[in-house]
Amino acid sequence: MKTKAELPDCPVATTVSLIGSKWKLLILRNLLVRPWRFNELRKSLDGISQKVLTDSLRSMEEDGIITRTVYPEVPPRVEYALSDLGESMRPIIKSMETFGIDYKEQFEK
Amino acid sequence: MKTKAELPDCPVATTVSLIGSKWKLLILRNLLVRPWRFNELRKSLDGISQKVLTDSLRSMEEDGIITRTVYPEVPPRVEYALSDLGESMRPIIKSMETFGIDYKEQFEK
DNA sequence: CAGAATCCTTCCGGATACTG
DNA sequence: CAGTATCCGGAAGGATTCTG
Repeated sequence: MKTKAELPDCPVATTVSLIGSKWKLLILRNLLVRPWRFNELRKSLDGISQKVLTDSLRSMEEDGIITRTVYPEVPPRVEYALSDLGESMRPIIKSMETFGIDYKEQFEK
Repeated sequence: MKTKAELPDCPVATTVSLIGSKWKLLILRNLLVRPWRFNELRKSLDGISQKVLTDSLRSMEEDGIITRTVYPEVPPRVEYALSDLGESMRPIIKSMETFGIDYKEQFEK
């Protein structure tokens, strides 16, 4: 869990501390499109375990990047969506996407 | 070590596989300013071990992100610099920097 | 100076079982 | 459906020593 005191001086390091993990970045990539349900995310993230997905979502929620909405239905429905702060991460994912496309073009030919 | 066969379909996932670790992103941040020497990098990256720095630099070199130049002097001098491919990652770090600044503004007040 | 080589520890993430 | 609760192995990373 992040606290103000733990925030590194360098803004790049701060960002890394929030989304410097593989799965968080891929979750973010998904949520930038639309809100997702728990099992929906799990199926789309090939290889992720349920525990890691839960931990990642909780952590991102604590950091104010995503929101978690429980709809009191049976069976329960839980939707994960981006907060305004998470939405402001769009340029990061976009620049990663652009780079990834260029990289594959260069090395797959 | 990355091979073409291991490249994920999603360009974001591809990028994550290259620089999805804390230290690689911070090394990249430094090298975007100018070339750095080994011990210079080590001192600037608070808490990194020599082994992890070596491993990270080797991995980034293999992936074509950075170059390693040995100057045959005594004592030896080794300089790490960005390749063109690494340079093309600048927008990623820039967007992370921008986000980090906004984030700290929001939570430190 | 810029590492290579070891050894050792931590802890992240996977697997499994259970539940409101 | 969307989790919680354990248990566990392996790989990442830290500490130390040695060297061209």
